[in-house]
Amino acid sequence: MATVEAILEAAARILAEAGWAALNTNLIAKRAGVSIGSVYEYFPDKRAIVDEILNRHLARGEALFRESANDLNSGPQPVDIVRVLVSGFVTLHRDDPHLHQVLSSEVALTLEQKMRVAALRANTIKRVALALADDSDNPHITATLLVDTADALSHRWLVDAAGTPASEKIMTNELQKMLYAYLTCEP
Amino acid sequence: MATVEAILEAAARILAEAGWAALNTNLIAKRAGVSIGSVYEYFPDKRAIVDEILNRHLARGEALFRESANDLNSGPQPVDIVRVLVSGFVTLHRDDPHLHQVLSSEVALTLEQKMRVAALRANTIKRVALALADDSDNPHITATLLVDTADALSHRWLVDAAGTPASEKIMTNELQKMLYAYLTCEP
DNA sequence: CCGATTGTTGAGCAAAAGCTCAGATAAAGA
DNA sequence: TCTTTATCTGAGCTTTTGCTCAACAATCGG
Repeated sequence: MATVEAILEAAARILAEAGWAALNTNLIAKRAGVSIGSVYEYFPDKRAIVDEILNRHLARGEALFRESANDLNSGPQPVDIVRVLVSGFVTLHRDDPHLHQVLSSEVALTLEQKMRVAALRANTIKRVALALADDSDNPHITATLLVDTADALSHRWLVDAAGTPASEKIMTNELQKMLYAYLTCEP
Repeated sequence: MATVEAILEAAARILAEAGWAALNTNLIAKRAGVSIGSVYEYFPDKRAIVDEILNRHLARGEALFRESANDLNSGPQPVDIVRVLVSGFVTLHRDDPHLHQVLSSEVALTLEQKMRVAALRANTIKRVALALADDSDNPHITATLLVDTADALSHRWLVDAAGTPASEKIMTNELQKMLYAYLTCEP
């Protein structure tokens, strides 16, 4: 339904531009070009609108995970693992960074949403650990470090520090160097 | 003044236990054991209470930076740099993780507060880059990666994933191994 | 003991924001 | 065209909550 999409789009834009504190249902209706009554025709309450935005974000992450998992099928080398991981998280965080920033720093997740994020992280780690089985004597710990680092740093450079786009390429390249060194170098 | 401390403590506990959405001035007054009037005797508005909590957090970070900076004075080896960095961020994130979690994921910072965080990060990177001058051909980029990684990962394991304390030692040790490998290994 | 200053109280005001509902409008079918 | 069903409208109700202020202690110098 076009009305539903307009409402979600308006809410997402308000969040991205002005933050959670500025999000109210009357403003959402005005920006969406519908009346407040229509908003409550399709969403039971204000939180449900934000939940739908969050759910779509999570769904994109889950879809990207499934795609990237295929790239790790045919006995990948460390350099492949690192490349797939970093490019995956970079892709994820490049999509609407302002909205992503507000969602992750101002909006409190429900328990269910937290569990969904945790499950996605656990699956990613498990998949990477499997690919690492031959290269590490403790694949799960190694994979945890790789995944959390790729996630956190791509988040920091693409989402938090949205004002320095010039360094994106340099930093992601350096990130790959670090992860590769961790995987291949013996002390 | 004891009243001010009681108000700040009450507000911090509400934030840590129930989150930003549950924080209202009447509840703060009740938990602090004072009347709502006294709250407004010492703070101009609700936001000022949260600001004071945030300012104290930032001040602790800045103090820790000054202390740790001394440990990097006498021509430190890579292993020392990594140890000082990781233990510093771990110390910072171990202090009241629940409160820290809410502050970083639910409370929107003012522009001034964002700038203060950015300045602290920039100073830390600059200090580490100085210590790295002999070990890297691009100290600033290398330092950025070290600092952001140590910060983000200690945050993730001590603050976000507060439910898995058993792995703290293992993961911080592994983090040090990764940063050390990045600093010392040639591809 | 007295006045003055400082600190405390909590009922209640005012603004903000989530949400409702009776009626208007449009679409579909007979 | 008429009826019915589905959708939309927005004034305003209700609740929440940040905040005020007139009255009330408590402390203290003289």
